[in-house]
Amino acid sequence: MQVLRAMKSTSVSTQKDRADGPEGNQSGKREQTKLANRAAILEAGRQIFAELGYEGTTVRDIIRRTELASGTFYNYFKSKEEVFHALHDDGVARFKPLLRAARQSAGQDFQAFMITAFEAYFNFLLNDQSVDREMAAMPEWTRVRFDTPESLALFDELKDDIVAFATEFKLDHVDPELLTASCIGIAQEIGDRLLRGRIKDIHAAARFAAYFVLGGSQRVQSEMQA
Amino acid sequence: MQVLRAMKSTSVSTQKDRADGPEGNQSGKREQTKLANRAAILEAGRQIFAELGYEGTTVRDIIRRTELASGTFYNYFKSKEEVFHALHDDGVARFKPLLRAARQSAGQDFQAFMITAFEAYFNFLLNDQSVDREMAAMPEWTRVRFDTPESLALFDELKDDIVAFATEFKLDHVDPELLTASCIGIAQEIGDRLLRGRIKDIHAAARFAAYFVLGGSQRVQSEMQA
DNA sequence: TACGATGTTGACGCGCTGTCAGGATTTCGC
DNA sequence: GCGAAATCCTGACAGCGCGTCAACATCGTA
Repeated sequence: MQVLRAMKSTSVSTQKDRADGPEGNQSGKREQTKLANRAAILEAGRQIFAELGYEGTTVRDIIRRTELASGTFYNYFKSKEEVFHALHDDGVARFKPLLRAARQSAGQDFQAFMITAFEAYFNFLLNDQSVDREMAAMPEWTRVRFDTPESLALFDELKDDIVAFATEFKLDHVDPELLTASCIGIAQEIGDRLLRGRIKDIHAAARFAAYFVLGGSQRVQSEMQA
Repeated sequence: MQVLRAMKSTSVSTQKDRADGPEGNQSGKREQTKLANRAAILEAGRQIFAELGYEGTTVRDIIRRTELASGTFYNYFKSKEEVFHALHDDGVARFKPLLRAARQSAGQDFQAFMITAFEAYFNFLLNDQSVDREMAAMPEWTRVRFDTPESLALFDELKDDIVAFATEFKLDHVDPELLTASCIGIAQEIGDRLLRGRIKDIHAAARFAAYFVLGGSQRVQSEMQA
């Protein structure tokens, strides 16, 4: 049985990027069920991953929360990993505009940009219905991390910002690769602690991270050119 | 068939902490095979994890590289996860003295301590025959991260150092939790890039990280008290 | 030597995986 | 409309990993 009834669920991407001609043809019944099936699998996956964790869930668990037959799963995804990646990328796609907004609103004020960007990230982590969120909150020893092409693209975008910052402030002795890595590391580690409740105040955390990066870079610059 | 021939392999911990009476009795043949079996499983695990990745390996893969029967595995470990954790903790145990040595040699010079500590960590990552090393090098999208009690204990130890530093430098407006998180995040993220060859110069990376943390902390202090 | 304790073995039932032949549904040409 | 072709769904199936357990082997001990 195919799934066609409207998904009331959260806004997981339902439109797989297709090279539709102009006027994206979404009309055919075939197309509609395909979209609905994909969406159903993704939504089921999101739920199950949150309940059982990444390791704990099986393809069968996902498909069982669906009205589809087990074989149908493989028409849409190769494995649970691919489902997770799709969900993850979806989160990245939702975050990207937030980062752009931060960049927009800050203009040339890098300190403002940093604070806003960190805060946007932390808020996103805590509030967005992302797979990563629920799973990081699970009290496991073993955790999973994902570096999809989408994530990496986001990191590259961030790196551009950081390079611009380094140029503006004449930080010519500061390795951009190291600086970017540090920013990401800080964001991830603080974000993780926010998710686990070890840190509470988002705004304070964002300010901390921003000042830390700014001060750190400048110190590196002065030490390295000595 | 039990395994008793000497393990030529790397020094994976063979002694499981037992509450032996004084003069740890290691004599009985029974004890010896138990130790040897455990060691064999761990060594096999180390190899297989490096070859197949964490997700890719099964308990059967591990036990098959051994002369033991499948059921025997479960006399020693509950799952592949437990094997991995044992290997991981083993790495942590090998690293701990390096950190202590750094602390020792630096005396009250926190900058020296930071540089040495970061460098020790990076060197450890690149040179120690740890499970984590090989696996991080694998070009996967999906990766695994471990927070065993051992790791967390190490982090706590580090946090003490960091708090001492913060006290010494009168950084009373710098949240130790945030500061520790930042240090760990930086170390992990830079370490990751070192393992993947995106960053080459260990010493430069260590100096970068150290100056970054020092400068970052001081900047946070001055901004936060304003 | 004999007996209990302890550890090992490998077959077993269960569940998951990915596939595929058969069937159902939709699209398209007329 | 109608039939054929294309498309997709279905669920059973073979293969394999999982964790268990009764039978067996080995060791410690008196």
